[in-house]
Amino acid sequence: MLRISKLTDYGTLILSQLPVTGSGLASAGAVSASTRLAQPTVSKLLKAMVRAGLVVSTRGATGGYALARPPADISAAQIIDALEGPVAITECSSASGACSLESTCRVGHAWQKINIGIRRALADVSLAALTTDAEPLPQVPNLRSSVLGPGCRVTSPERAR
Amino acid sequence: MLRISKLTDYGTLILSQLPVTGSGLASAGAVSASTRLAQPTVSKLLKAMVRAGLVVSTRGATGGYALARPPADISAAQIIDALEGPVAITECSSASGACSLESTCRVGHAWQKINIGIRRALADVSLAALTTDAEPLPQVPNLRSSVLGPGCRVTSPERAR
DNA sequence: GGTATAAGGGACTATTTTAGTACCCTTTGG
DNA sequence: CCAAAGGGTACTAAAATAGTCCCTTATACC
Repeated sequence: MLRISKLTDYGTLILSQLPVTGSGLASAGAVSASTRLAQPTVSKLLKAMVRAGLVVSTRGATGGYALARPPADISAAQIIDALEGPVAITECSSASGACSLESTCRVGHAWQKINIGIRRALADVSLAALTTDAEPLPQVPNLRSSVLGPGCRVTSPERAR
Repeated sequence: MLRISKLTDYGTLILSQLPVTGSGLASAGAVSASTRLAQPTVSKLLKAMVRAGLVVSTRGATGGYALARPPADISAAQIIDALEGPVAITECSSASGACSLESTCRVGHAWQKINIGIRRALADVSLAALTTDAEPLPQVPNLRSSVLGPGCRVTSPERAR
């Protein structure tokens, strides 16, 4: 229903737990602990975000991950691009010319306008804005599904290893 | 990758083929023929859009479908709502209070801002805008996949029955 | 140097969602 | 009363997502 995948949601959560370059490193295991996501999943996502340039990594015994730049300089669009590939609201909207011959494509064509609008909206929201809640919620960590209301499926379930 | 489903794309195509109320009816079979979508699929989508109030139907031997109102008064958001349920960019963004207790939800919360922006963008685009191409493409119907370039998967394939 | 720890990369499996089909019922014009 | 058309539901198949595992490479510390 026009939603981002769970992995992208997890990715944002992970990013929110990372230090910025220079101020230390967090290992995949540490991130896994603080997010309560399974470590293989955390590793997978961190790898992808390193490849996309959002995160920097250091290998070896005391290695780990850090944000490549401050949260204000990372946009929602970049996160989605890193984890889901480029936004394209219809299958055709990433391609260009060849479809002009296909009559039914006249419709798909128009979705591109919407696509551009959505991309702009996503580019305007930074990681900092995503993680800083206007209304700071009462912090009651370590409660789980028992307290979640119906219709509110947990955004980061999967089992805490 | 943050895209609408194929069915929604088909739905838009189908809507573009329907007469407005008062100016006649089109049967599911006729729409199937003009869109080259399989009839069961067309029927399924039309039923859903009737339920959502976008389309009106007449039963019986000479029955059929028509748009409930002019294309300018049908928005992209309404089409998506009818065929995919309400837009909710994360699983939690359709729920409200209960998640406040879940610490990890702090992030998901923020996607709602994006969600609102996207919804607004979708509400601002009408079916008329979606189907009227600014640059009228050379109309060469009945050509199929042979002429489509790579990377441009047809938006309404499925077989012509 | 050897070993423990941590990231890198790829392949594989399972699950969930989406797409497509089929069946049977109700309505209605000729 | 029968043929054509919509209404509803349930089922099947295919594809995309999510999650796991295994092995390789790099680095710190003993």
